[in-house]
Amino acid sequence: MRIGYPCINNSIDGTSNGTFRLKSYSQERLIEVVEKNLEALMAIIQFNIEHDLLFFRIGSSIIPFASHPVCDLDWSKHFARKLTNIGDFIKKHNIRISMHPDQFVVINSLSADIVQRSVAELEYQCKFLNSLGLEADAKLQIHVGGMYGDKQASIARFIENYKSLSENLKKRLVIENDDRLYSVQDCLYIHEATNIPIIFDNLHFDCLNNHENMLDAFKLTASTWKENDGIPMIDYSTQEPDARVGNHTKTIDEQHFANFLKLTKDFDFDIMLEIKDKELSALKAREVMKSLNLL
DNA sequence: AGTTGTCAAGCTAGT
DNA sequence: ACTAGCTTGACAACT
Repeated sequence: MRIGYPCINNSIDGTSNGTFRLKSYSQERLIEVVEKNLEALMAIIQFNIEHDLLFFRIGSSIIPFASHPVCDLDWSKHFARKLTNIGDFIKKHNIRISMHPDQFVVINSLSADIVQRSVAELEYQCKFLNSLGLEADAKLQIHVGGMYGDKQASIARFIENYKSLSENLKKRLVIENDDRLYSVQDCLYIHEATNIPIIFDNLHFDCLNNHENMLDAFKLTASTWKENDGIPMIDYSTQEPDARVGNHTKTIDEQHFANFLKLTKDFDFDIMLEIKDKELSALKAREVMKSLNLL
């Protein structure tokens, strides 16, 4: 079981999410920003190893504009050595990696254009993980997409469009239950038709479910991960008190986390903490695990 | 140095 | 009709 956090580390200097405005695009600018992003990514991985945080989500803008027509750089070639070095470092320390294409990636969209751009974005992120030399256990997690007033038709469209994706992409793509539209049950239905693994998100489950027991839902999603996929990943968070439903908490609720671990103790999986204070909560989470003798 | 409007991209629900 | 929220700030122009 590995503990991780998404995209941002506030303890190190620099960021791996640097970008710039489309208006100011130039190949030189892109190279300059990617250079810094990769340097920061290496520093984050280093920090994570030192603190035994062995799961990390890389931000979508690690290569800004990579799926935009304006991008005229063969970045995987240009940065080949650096990417290989980072990937080797990741593999050497058995670090799990994921990426989470953002809300603009909708592969069940009614617009063929949006689907096409979504696939281009997925292909870029997939290529990034490939360029690091990571195996199929490094995943790209997305939501099912929009509902457009007809859930059955939208699920059918997801399944259809999924089938036409490259094998390369299918190897990495996983879906996550969301908090308003597509529940674990909906994801399981899609899994039946596609074999796509499901990331369980406990907070989303609390927001949207089919009145099934949480542990049962968790078990069902865990069983969708096959040998090649690695052990299941989950997203873990809790509701921010007194905030709108679905808001992620600012810092980890250690009692809730301890209870969650006790409940799921018979399973091996990697936990992504979707919590606003990032690595700080990840470090607290490790302390909780220690106190439960899980480390 | 600090503040603020804006940034490639979609969709839904709440106001 | 508009906007917050989503995994989440960062850029760039202004004071």
